[in-house]
Amino acid sequence: MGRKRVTMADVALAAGVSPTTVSLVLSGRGNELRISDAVQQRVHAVSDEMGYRPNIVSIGLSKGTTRTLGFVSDTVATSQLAGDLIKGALEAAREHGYMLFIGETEGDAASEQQLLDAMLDRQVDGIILASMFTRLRPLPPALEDVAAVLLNTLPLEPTTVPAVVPDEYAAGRAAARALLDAGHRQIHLVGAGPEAHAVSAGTVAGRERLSGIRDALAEEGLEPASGHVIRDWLPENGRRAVADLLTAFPAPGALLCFNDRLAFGAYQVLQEAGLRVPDDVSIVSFDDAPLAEWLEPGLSTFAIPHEALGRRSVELLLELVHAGQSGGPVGAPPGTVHRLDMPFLVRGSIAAAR
Amino acid sequence: MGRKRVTMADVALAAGVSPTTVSLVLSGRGNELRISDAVQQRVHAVSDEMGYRPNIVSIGLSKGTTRTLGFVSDTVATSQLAGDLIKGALEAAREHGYMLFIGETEGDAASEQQLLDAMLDRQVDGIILASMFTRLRPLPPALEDVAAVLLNTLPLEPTTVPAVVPDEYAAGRAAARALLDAGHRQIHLVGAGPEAHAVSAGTVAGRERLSGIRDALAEEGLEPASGHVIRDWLPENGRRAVADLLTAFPAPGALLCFNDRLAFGAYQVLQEAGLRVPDDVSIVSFDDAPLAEWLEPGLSTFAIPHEALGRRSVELLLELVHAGQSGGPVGAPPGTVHRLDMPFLVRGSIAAAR
DNA sequence: CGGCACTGCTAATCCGGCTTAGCAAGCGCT
DNA sequence: AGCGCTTGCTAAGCCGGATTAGCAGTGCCG
Repeated sequence: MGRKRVTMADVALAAGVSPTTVSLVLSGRGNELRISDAVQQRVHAVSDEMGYRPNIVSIGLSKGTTRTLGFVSDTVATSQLAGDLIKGALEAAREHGYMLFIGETEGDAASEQQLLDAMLDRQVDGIILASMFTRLRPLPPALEDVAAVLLNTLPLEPTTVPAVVPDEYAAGRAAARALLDAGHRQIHLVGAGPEAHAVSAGTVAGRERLSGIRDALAEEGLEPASGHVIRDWLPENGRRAVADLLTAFPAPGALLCFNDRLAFGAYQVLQEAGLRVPDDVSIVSFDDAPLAEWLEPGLSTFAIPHEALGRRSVELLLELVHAGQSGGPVGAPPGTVHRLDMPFLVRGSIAAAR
Repeated sequence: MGRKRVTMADVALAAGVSPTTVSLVLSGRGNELRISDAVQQRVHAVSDEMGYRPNIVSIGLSKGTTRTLGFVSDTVATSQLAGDLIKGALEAAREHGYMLFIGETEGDAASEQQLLDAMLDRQVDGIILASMFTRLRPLPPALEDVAAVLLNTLPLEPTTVPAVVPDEYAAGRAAARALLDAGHRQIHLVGAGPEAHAVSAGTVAGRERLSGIRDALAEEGLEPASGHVIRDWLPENGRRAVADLLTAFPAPGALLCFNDRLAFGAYQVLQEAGLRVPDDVSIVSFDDAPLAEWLEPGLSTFAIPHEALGRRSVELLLELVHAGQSGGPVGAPPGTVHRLDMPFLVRGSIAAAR
């Protein structure tokens, strides 16, 4: 510990040339600036032998770019579902030679400001502002001076900052479609509905899923057979809702649960009531929590494409960064909302209607 | 986007003093270097008004310290359980004014080397090398030149680098103790055992849990009633193991599962077999996955203290960093292994033996 | 045989802050 | 008047690399 790093000056000394020459050779401008092949080879050899690595901090100081991005989320890093969000971002960043600062605000505006400042102080090239669950939020003013992308978040007011979100509406449509295709006509919602906009406040995902579901049903001239607005989508609330449902509809043919934890609660209550999945009750859900795979039978669910979301947000951000540095063009117009497909994982929880 | 940052020179110009003076005043050395109160106040006022923030990159260049740490893991960021590991690290870092680079190696040595280099190139002050599950590993040579801490990982050979791990042995003892105290004498192991060292290779946690369990039983003159070595601790394997168990022991009084996913499999099979938790079968487990809380009845389990592990590793690392910078002393001797308590979360899965 | 272009390399400057040495003005003392 | 001390501030150099202007040496040409 504490052994000194090899600097360009060290290499220059060992190779018997000036630091300028080393810089030119290693940056590939040797031919352009007419450094002889002999010297170029010597510099490369000495540099490799000494294990020279350029100090990115120094480059950051003079060029103003650090090959570093900031990833600020409310609680995304700690969420059960969303580790893959970071994983996708991390991978995409590394593929482009960038590193990621990660920060969590816990939803606190002061923390957020502090975190953004800390990242800006470290000269990050761009910032991803992420949320654990899709939501609307105002854009912090600190983001005006830097390339930025919203992840799993939509801006409260129109802005030039692009956003990346899952396509919840399409998933809602497809979920209803899957049950309709299996011949179900009586579809009960667990978590929201049955009327339009009957969703607990603040959940963009719920609203869009419901909207997609209702539109798909409407195309067949149908309405949801029933629905329950639930504030927190937890197993115990799913249990309660489905228990209630069974008193009114002792044999519901199909359940559309607004997430996997609710579906888990449904499984528990159905099993206790002697109803079998999928023979008696078909179930479709959203999120693809790990749980979904562990249930018996496996739960068919629309996955939030966390890894793809993280990856895409980094790629968009890097596009912005490079465009900003070179003055070049950006692919999509400013403020574009990118909606990513939610893959349908078909497991054993759907059967044909009887 | 692109508005220029305020530099110290800007502040100096606006305040009508030299950059040196601004530096002295803002670093608190104004009195020491005899800057008049009037000038000091003016500098502070102008600096605040202009929203000046020092460029940490620049400081990093001259002082060699960036107030930044690296967090390199195999797959910890994406693991279901271990988001809290990062959360604890993130919080502790922020409390000390440090930021964290996060990187994932996916267990690949080349990726790891690349990631460590990328962090070292960015002049991190220290590095945490973490693992998703407790394991033994050799120390990469790149860590010799920098302050480092192992997290959830033990060095293969003696080293000066400290490590932070959960105290699995103590948890194993306490788990057995909890069942013994409830009067159980026939304790079946799901996931390992019954003999000493009967654990699938490479899992330090399993070995230490088993060791603690066997020691606690031995103190009462007991041995595990049965055991199953299981390679992957997944629900389906838990189901299979407990189904097998029930053919040999139709009424097992107590199950000690080596993690919560195995316990989940046990719940499923027991319920199908008409056995009730905890009235017919008591269950204790390890990990405190979110699942444990959602089961009916709730699963009593020993939590991996992820947040505390992350937090402690950062605190240890900062101790090393500061000791290295000031030449000062470190709390614990080099190479100390810090074992953190695994809290016992008592839910509804234990009843008195009949 | 002087002027010019070309070759091959280096000195100097900058990025933004920290650090150390040192300068000018004012004052008291002998 | 001359010396030294204190007060209040600044110039200059450094960290490690990128960039640009420019400097010797050589060969060619008129």
